[in-house]
Amino acid sequence: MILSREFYQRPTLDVAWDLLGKILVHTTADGVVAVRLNEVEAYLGVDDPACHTFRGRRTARTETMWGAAGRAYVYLIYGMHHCLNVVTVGEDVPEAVLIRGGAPLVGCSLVRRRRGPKVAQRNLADGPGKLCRAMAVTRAENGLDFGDPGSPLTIRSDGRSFSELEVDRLPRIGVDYAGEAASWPLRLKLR
DNA sequence: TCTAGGATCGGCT
DNA sequence: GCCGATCCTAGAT
Repeated sequence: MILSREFYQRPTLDVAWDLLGKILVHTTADGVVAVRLNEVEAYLGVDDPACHTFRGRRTARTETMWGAAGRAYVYLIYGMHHCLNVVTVGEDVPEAVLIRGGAPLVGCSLVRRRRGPKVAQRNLADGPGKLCRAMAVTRAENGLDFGDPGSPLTIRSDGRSFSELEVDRLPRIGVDYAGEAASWPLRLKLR
């Protein structure tokens, strides 16, 4: 079943935890791709030096983060890769969960076409940029509503759940500029 | 306007 | 392990 808007209207770390094992689905003109999420990172808003909205930064880029929970926040990084986030909590609380990786379940041939023939199976969507490429997520998808059952971009549950024993809590990647916050264990990874 | 640098990836050593 | 690609964003001037 599709996760409702209310799912996202909760503390960011709770949402991040519960996103593990869920299924991200993107429907485009080329077809449907679904991946099971196995790695996410929490970004905790105005008090988190690693977050785009640290100290209340509000710009054209980060506007989606300031809006309703359950929207897709997509941005371009290093001039060539996209990163997909899920906005959490609610209006004026600019927090989000970065989707770092997943394993393709549906549309594997389409994923292979998008990612290239030489890429190993396990590397098809095991990074934020790779996942966006595999699922054809770009800034065109910024602001899409995960909570709308009619949305091309949804997250679903197939009833599976995971215990704490199967989840590693790790430091976030690529945020060394954030000082002490770089070591906060906000990266969650399914074993 | 100008400029430094980035929530990454893939190829090369 | 190192490094270049590539361009947008944010902050400074």
